[in-house]
Formats: sequence, C-alpha cells, structure tokens
Amino acid sequence: MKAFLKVMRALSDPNRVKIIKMLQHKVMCVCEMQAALQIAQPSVSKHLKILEDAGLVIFHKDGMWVNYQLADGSASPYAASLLGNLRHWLEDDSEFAEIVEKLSSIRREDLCRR
Amino acid sequence: MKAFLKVMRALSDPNRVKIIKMLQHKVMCVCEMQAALQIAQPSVSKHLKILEDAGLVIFHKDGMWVNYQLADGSASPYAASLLGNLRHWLEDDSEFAEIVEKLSSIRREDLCRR
DNA sequence: CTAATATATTCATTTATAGGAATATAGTGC
DNA sequence: GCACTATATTCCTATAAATGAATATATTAG
Repeated sequence: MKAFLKVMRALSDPNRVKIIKMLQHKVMCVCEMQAALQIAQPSVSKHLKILEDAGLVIFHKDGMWVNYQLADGSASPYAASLLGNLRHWLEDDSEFAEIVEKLSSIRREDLCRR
Repeated sequence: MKAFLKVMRALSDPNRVKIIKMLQHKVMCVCEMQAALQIAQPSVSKHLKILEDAGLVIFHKDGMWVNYQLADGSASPYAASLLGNLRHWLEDDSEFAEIVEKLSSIRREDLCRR
C-alpha cells in the first residue's frame, strides 16, 4: 500500500511529471532540469528525491555531476507500470511539447562552466 | 495533464484507494462505505466526489440512496488504466483483506433503517 | 404540509506539501 | 590545505488537502 501511494503522490505534481517526461528523452543532471523547469535548484533536488523514493528514477554520480535517468521499474511494480504508460501518455500535451523543445538547447556545457 | 494529475491525486489517499478496492466487490451506498471505513459521513462524500471528478467512480441515485460503483473508464484513459491495474494490485495487502472481510457483514438494511 | 433519513456542502481547524533563501556537503583543481 | 562548483539539506513561509462539526439539500412516508 505504501509503495503504491508513494508512486501516486510522486506523480501528483506537474513539475515531477515534467521531469519524467524529460528523462524519457535524455539523461540529465540537476542543473539542466533546473534550466528547463525554471525553478530553484533546491526544489529540483527535492522533487528528484521524491521520485527516487517512489522507484521512478535512479541516479549515478559522475564527479561533481549527478546524472538522473528513469528507473527500470525493478524497485516497484507500480513505478514500472506507470513509467510504461507515461511513455505514450501526455505525448500531445502542449506543456510538455514546449519543454521537450527546449531540451535540445539545454546543454550542461553551457550551464555548468568548468 | 490536468486529467492525469486528477487521477494521481485521487489515488494518493489511503481511504480513497480502499473505496476503489471495496467497489471491486460490490456496489455500495455512502453509509455502507462509512461503516467500512469508520470515518465521518461528510468525509466519505468528499472522497467520493474527488474519485468521481477523476473519472474513477460513477453513481446512480436510487431514492434516498446513492449507489456508487467503479467507472468503466470511458471518462478518462488514465482512470481506465489504473482501474484495470488495481484489479490485481494490492490484492494481498492486509489492510484491504481486513476491509473486504467486513464487507459481507455490512448490509445497508442494518445500517439504514426505514 | 411535516417528520425523518441519506447524502452533500460549508466552515473552521489541523496537517501536509511546494517554494525560495540560506546553509551544508561532496567532488574537482590548484 | 584553499577556492570553486554541483547537488543536497535545513528552515521558513504560503498554499493546498484532510478532518470533524454544523448545516443544507433531496427523497420518502405519513
């Protein structure tokens, strides 16, 4: 029950759904998502933690960067099912189309200077 | 997007998920659900409204009674999918097993005297 | 019409959630 | 070690959601 509710709650926020839809297109670091969503960095981190706790995303550290990607669903059957559905759900939604458009122009080399 | 979020939010509350699981077993009126969930009647009505708004349940008035049942999913593809999954999901959850046990002993003839 | 019953709505209060600002942590390069 | 950068955590505030009490609506019985 708790695992199911976690997935439902995780997907009850528009910014978190946007994160899922973005990750369907590419692996992203926090600052890239921040640029796409136009919200503060700590907010992005908090959303990602909720998504991770629900078994919807995983991350791999790469030096200073933390790369997030969609989970394979092995952590939660509910997450697995919803992630599958979200591959085709909301595809024609204008809110997402806009953000996905932006994605190609959001490159971490431009955002994170080293 | 809004329709999807409505379904996710509707299924983010344990009492509402319990209502869905109960309705898998039989059509119920408000006072029967109130007895099963042991919460106040206005709370049940409010939960039902949220579920109905999400396209998860429908109701038919029968005199003084309002009979609620699961929706067929035609109002929302998201609701349709989740209702399908919830037929087998959470079946072995002890919280639900308990309530479903109670169901056979909850009869509106005993609850609503006329 | 009035009385009684099942359900819905409103209101006030509490509790949870999202957001930003400031701060902390961790990794890199010197 | 220090400075710098990417991310995480804490704290505070504002907004949303859940709950119970009281009230309103609708239907039936008389």
